[in-house]
Amino acid sequence: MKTELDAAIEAAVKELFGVEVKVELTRPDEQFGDYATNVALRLASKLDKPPREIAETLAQHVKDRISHMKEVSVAGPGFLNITLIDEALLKLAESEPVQNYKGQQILVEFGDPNPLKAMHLGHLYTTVVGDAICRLFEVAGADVKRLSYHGDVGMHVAKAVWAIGEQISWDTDRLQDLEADEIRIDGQKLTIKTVIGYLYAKGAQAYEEEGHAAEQIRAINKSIYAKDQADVNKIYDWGVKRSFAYFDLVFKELSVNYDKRYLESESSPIGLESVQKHLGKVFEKSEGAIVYKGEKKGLHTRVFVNSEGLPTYEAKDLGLTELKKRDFPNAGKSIIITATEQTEYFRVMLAALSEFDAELAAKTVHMAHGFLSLTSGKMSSRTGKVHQAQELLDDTQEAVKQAYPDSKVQCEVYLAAVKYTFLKNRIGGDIVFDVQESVTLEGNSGPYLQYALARANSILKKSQIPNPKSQIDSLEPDERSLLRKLGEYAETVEKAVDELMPHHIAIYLYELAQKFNSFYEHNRVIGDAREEIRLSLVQKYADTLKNGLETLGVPAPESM
RNA sequence: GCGCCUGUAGCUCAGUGGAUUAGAGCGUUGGUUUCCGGUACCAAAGGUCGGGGGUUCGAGUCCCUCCAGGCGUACCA
Repeated sequence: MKTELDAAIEAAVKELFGVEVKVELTRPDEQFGDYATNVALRLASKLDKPPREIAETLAQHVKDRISHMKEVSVAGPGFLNITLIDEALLKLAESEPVQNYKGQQILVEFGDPNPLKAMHLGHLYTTVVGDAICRLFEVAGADVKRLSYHGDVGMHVAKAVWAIGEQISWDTDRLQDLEADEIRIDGQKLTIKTVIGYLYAKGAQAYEEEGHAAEQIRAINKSIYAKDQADVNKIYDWGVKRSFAYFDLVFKELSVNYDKRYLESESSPIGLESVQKHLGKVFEKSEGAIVYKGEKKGLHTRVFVNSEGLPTYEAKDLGLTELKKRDFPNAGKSIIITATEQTEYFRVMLAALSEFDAELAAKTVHMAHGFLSLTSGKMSSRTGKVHQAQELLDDTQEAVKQAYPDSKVQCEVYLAAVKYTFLKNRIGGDIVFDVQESVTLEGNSGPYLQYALARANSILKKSQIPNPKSQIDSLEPDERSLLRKLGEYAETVEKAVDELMPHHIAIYLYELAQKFNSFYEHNRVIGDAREEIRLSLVQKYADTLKNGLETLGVPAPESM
């Protein structure tokens, strides 16, 4: 409906002044009205008339011709402030977001933890953000395919295999020891969720110290490719299997459902072939390696195939774009979500791709997000360097148990705490996670929203009126204010989809919940003379909040 | 050195080229309970929007420059 109003004002401008102008209504402070536009100011120089005069003319015209308008006033240098009739607010509150991606298939790659390595904070963040982006596309009508990509070969794998081997004295029957509920290594209490990450870190440290261990690790790396050592094969297979089993557990808990998983061992040969095929035209030899000279496009040179003839990450990623194209030839858009550190890298990779498959390169978009850190700043006790994802999840879960000891939905609450904290920030900047703040009901948190929903549900359950009808004649100020906020939902979702920024929805939901809590505090619903109308508002509010939380992937339980 | 990103209240963050007063939350100070879940609500204090120029009738927002921090910058992923 908002777009109809935009168009109506555009038409009015054209009729009055004979000028084509794009009008986008904005949401001003509530005291000024429901919508505002600065179109008169933008027209002033074009028409060579004072902006206030244009505004006055337009205001009168618009008020008379366009329905839904209760009041159109001119303010300041020439703003048009529009107050809608209550029926129009109701219509807005009932409107659905426009589906700009209807029928389009969209690929989104995100998450990407590597087997035989820890799943760390960054993986957790990128997984939640990536899933939220997917949900935005889905709300906009797209057929979304969630993809992940994992490094299943390479030195990191060898380091972990070495450390696991040492831990079990290369007796592969003892691998089952590492599947116990509680595993004690070096005085650390570990679980199947954290043991591989811990051992990887041990292997990585041993490798850095050079010496005998490093030699062995290099030998293991070769064996993994050659598959010529039974014990290495066994540990590798076990490690990959256990890693994915753990990742799947986390993804399931986060309600993230991937459609397809790609492995580096698959993309590697395809990428290599692709680079060799375009050698001389796109890529060139330099110092024994095959590189792409990004300087011709204002970028920098990157190695695609190293001097040993092995594909680097660049070539593998090139191979991955090809794999995705084979699997999903009709995809209209392919998005890759990673941390910002890879921004320049992707520019070069896509620049190279554009030279031999411009169409695919044009469809492929890299999206970068910032880094996630913890307020405590403490070093991880388990890896010594980076925090494993599981630590944040465990800590938050523990905090929820303490804060809500009697809740029957502790799992939903802790997931809301984690996800909402991630999603309320604009994607791109670094974010700081504070466990206590994420869990609290005092402030802008996931649990606050869940509580605000639970209170509304509680009212709805207690009322004797089964299907409250919305009679919107003569709303009281608090009622109107709530309805006005509800009417912003559809356009907020549209904006979030348009910019691929879920935080717009997160912030809106918080404002909505505040509006409701304030309404709740000052207005009785059950037993009041206005019960039916108020109940209908509460119902709309609960529906909107629930829908919004689900759009973000945040659980929305009935009660807490 | 070069490239990209970031810099808004003590802290964590929103902010669409315009309207007296740049907004939230936490923290601080002070209030509210014959009530549908008070884990809530109401209010106050707290800002030269990193500095300096410029464009404009108007800049947190656009341009230039400087400062500070982060990331990247050829064989890691």
